[in-house]
Amino acid sequence: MTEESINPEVFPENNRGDYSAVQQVAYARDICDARGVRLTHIRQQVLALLWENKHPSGAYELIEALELQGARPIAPPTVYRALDFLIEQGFACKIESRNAFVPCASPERFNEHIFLICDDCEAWLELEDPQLEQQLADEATHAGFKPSRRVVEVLGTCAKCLLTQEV
Amino acid sequence: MTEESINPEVFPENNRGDYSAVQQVAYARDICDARGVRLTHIRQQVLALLWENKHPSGAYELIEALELQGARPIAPPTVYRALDFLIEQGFACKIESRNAFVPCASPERFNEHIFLICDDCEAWLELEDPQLEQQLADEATHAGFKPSRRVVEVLGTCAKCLLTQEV
DNA sequence: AAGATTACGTTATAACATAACGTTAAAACG
DNA sequence: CGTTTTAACGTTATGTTATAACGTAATCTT
Repeated sequence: MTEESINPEVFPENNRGDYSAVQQVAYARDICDARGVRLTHIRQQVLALLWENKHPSGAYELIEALELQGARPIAPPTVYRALDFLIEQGFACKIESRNAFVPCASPERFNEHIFLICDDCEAWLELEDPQLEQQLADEATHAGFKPSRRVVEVLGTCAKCLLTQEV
Repeated sequence: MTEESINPEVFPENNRGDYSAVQQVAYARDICDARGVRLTHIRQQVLALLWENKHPSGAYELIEALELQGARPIAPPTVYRALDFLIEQGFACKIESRNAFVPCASPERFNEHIFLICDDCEAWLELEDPQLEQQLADEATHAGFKPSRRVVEVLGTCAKCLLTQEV
């Protein structure tokens, strides 16, 4: 445990977005320790970048940012492998409709996210809705289908941008 | 109206998947006529291919198929433009988690689809669920968000493949 | 310390998508 | 009916996203 460690209990539910990238990485580190998996340097860097960016990050955007930090050329597989790990562990999600990646506020729950993504400012919001989850699961069951992953993305305009563009 | 035209009323609700690609194209032609838009040759070809394929079609897969049909080289923009049209008109949808395209059984309703996609055999199923739609809309409204498009995709294993792989 | 495993570096290339611009074909209009 | 306008398409080039394959280094296991 490090000085920056954060007790998971401390996070108000669904509100981890209020913490800094550094804190988020520390939180992830604790979980990884507990799970016996390795949050290596590059994985930390990528996770921190995801939290720092206020919009979904493209893989090549992450590469550029990493190169600025380290002054060494970073090849795509490096960053895609880090992303794969972060997604497996629930620390990140891919926004399929954007081919971009966001950090994930609830690494305990896999695939139970709804994302609202603003077409205008690229802001995104992560929601959970157990009822909607249940309903999707029911739909699947009814079709004899065994779900492994769900993608639920709502694209549109966020509250802030609606105010601005009101004509 | 052509011989192959199909009266929309004839389709049992949500069951148009039972008709042939040719019939689907004829149906789309009628709708396009009514809407005053043009279902050109290449658009028809692409729509027919989408219906013929039993899995989501990649754009480059469509290109290859078109080249086999016409013996002329087809460049990507040609097929992407046709797909854009079909999507605009509700005759096709993009499966974002696959970067692939499927024909759409209910061109009247935009963005109100749920897709179940089998990881194993690539079969897909298109569903509608007004209640789930409503719930998603409510979530968005609650966040002050104005949705324009929804992506709901459930990945997993279909009933058929579950039987086969049961170990 | 030796062997096994996991992560990473590196090169190359595959797969997906669009910009830009010229040409053809169809629709609209007087 | 021919001219204008617009929509669709052809073509070339290029941009963007993602992965295969293979070697090296670091870490874990015993």
